[in-house]
Amino acid sequence: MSIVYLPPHRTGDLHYLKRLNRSAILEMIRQTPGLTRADIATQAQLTKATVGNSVQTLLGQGWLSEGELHKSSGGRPGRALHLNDEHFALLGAEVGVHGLRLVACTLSGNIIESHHEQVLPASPEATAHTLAQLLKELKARPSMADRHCLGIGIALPGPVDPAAPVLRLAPNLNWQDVRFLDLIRPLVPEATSIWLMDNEAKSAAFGELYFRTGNIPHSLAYVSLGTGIGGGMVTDQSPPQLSRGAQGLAGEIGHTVLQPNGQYCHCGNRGCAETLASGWAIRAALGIAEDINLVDAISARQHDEDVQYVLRRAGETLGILLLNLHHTQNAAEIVLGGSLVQLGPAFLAPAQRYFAANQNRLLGNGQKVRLRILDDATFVAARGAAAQVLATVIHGSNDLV
Amino acid sequence: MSIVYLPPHRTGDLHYLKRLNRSAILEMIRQTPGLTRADIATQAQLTKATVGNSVQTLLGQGWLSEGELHKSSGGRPGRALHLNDEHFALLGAEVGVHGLRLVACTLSGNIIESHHEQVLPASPEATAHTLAQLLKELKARPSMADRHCLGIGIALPGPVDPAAPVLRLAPNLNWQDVRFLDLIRPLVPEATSIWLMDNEAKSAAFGELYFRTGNIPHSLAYVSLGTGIGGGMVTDQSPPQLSRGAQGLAGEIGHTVLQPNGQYCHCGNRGCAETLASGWAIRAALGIAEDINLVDAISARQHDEDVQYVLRRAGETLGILLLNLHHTQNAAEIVLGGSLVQLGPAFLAPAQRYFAANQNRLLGNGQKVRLRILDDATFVAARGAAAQVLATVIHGSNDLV
DNA sequence: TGTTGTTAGTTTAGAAAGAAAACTAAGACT
DNA sequence: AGTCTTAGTTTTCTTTCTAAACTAACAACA
Repeated sequence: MSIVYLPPHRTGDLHYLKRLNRSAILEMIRQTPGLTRADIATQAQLTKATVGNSVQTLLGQGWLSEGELHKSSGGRPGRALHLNDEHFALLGAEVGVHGLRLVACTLSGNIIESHHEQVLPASPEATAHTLAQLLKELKARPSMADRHCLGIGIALPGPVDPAAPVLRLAPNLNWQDVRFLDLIRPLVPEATSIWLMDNEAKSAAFGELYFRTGNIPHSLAYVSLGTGIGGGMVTDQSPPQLSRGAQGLAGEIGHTVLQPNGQYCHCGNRGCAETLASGWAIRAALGIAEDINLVDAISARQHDEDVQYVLRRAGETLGILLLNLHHTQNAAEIVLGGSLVQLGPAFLAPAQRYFAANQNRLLGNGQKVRLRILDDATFVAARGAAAQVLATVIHGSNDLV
Repeated sequence: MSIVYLPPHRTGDLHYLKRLNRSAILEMIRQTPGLTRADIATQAQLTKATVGNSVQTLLGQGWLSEGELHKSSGGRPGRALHLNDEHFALLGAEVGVHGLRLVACTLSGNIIESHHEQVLPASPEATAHTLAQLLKELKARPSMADRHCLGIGIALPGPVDPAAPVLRLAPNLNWQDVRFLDLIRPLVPEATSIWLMDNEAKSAAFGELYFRTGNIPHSLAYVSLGTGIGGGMVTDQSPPQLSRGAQGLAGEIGHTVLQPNGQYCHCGNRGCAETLASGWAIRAALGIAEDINLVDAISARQHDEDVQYVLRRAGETLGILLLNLHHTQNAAEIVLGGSLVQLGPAFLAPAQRYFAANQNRLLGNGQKVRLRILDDATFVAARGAAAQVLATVIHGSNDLV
């Protein structure tokens, strides 16, 4: 892993300061659409002059648009400021075991175009080729014609060192140490300023927090329930930061051990959560072959005793896993996604029950952490990767376009 | 919990910029003693003029001192800059089940004075009274006479909401929702600018990272092995940030569940790590009464089969706990402290073995996370609380001094 | 309908910070 | 001693933000 030591403390010049204030203003409007220049000046402790200046620039660059007038309370009404959802586009993609998912979305995170291509796992090179082709097609759609593409984010199913950047491992694709961006960048000739890749659950976690507006939770953990179990957590910094850990293993909760002398996991250790509560574990327990769609197979046998039992046990284990995550990272909100959410209450209800019953053991009846289950997690990771592109542009060190 | 939503993005004026650069310069010298003005200008991307200006101020304020000349490489030799360890003092205290611990230390973290007072658990008010008295005595020692005291940090044995600030719970002291600073502040009349309190393991974690110089690890987790099991983690931000979570429960790894239908924990749940690997658990397994010192009792019976077995089992569980922490937060270094480190290899070796054997399962033979066991953890938390005071001064929003 | 009060946003003048470049200081090498 | 090189300071200039005056737009009310 490349980042091993603490990054140096930040210094800045006047240009940096201007950049800082400009992104802060943009960020405020992003989080709270409809703010006026005066609101921003008050909240950000900047003068109206400074705010007015920056807003003018941001309007000119296509980041913001002016909206309706606020209601007057006895004075000149302020003009609402919003993100300009017409000018830019963000691209996001997810490489998964079951296919490639692509989205194009606006600054607010609204999906303009999306595509899900079912492909079998292939080599990194072949996958890059296919994805490049699909990206080109997506960019060629009419709705994308007048938009400036800020960059492309790619979510991958395994631990990623985003500094290198390299995908360290993707057991389900049988990939190892893949520099995916190096493979795909040359295949998409039109220059896009930003390319990034990250772990799928981390991208998803980031997007779920970052594209929220209004009262944005302090932190958010995303648990990705698929063939394996991944996790990502966004911490309470501003801008939000993904916790990655020293080797990119933060959030690898599928390999936390819950049964010391349990079954062997593909990682070589025994009793990992993945041997008890993952798609892989459920398949193994019910003897469902790999080439059969798990969700379909289960819904066909859903009233089967065995199926109910296996799902309940897996769900209970998931509950423990969530509680352990709660007592380790204590996110303000936990979001469950991944293909296994389609298994429904037979799997998820036991987890919810266990978590609800035990999450407040220590503090008594305080505020509860919300456990949210996504209805449709299809494009969550791809959209999250797009969110990371936006965050990189807004909070990065380059000027905004 | 008071902080529930994302903090607003930071803006700043010219004064803020100056403050930012000045703390960055101070922080650089703190992390790498002996830097010259020219080194700083190069690394921080500031001009020599700006650096020279700030350094002059910092020298004048007593933060820095000039040291020896560097070796010349064919030009004028630069002058080494160090923290001035004579001018300021930091105070730290820990309220524990077995007594009160106090330290006074320099900006570099060197302990000037310390005191360990064995007292039985008492009410918050009585404890505040005793601690205030001891603090006054510590401040009155001759070595403290010419020092300006920057503030006092207090480490407490339970989850703390540092924003309020309130100690939510300390099961071993039988305290709940205690605003300890409100109790002790009026009893120490001499105005100290900064008062803060935090969880004991978090303070310890912070201090272990913050008072390091040279190659500072990217992140650090501290596991406090005592009557219960606490944890704290410092993340890879600059300045380093403690992860607290939405309710201050981040790091409460003693209540992660490792045995779904295991023994009941004092928290009410079953199979918590604390029921398997804590001082409490070892006592219970060996039938050692609460009023007997655990470490003494064990060392008296250390060749006993039962004792060996219980310690080995507890150690194995600790190993799992550490691995789970590794796969959740992935700190660059894990430090073990607390009174139980004195139990030695009979307890700790199984944990080390399990962790070493399994920590690289996912990534293969990469860089290893270091597992460090403290020889003497007596003043670690108190010193860490002092470190937090320093960090608050350096990185806080007020001007230095 | 005009006058007054209030708040939003802009313009202008001024202060403060860092950058750039010239300058002085101090050592190594010839 | 003279030259080269690097450290650190001083001076001048540019950039950014602030402060305060100004214009704009609306409500309330006579």
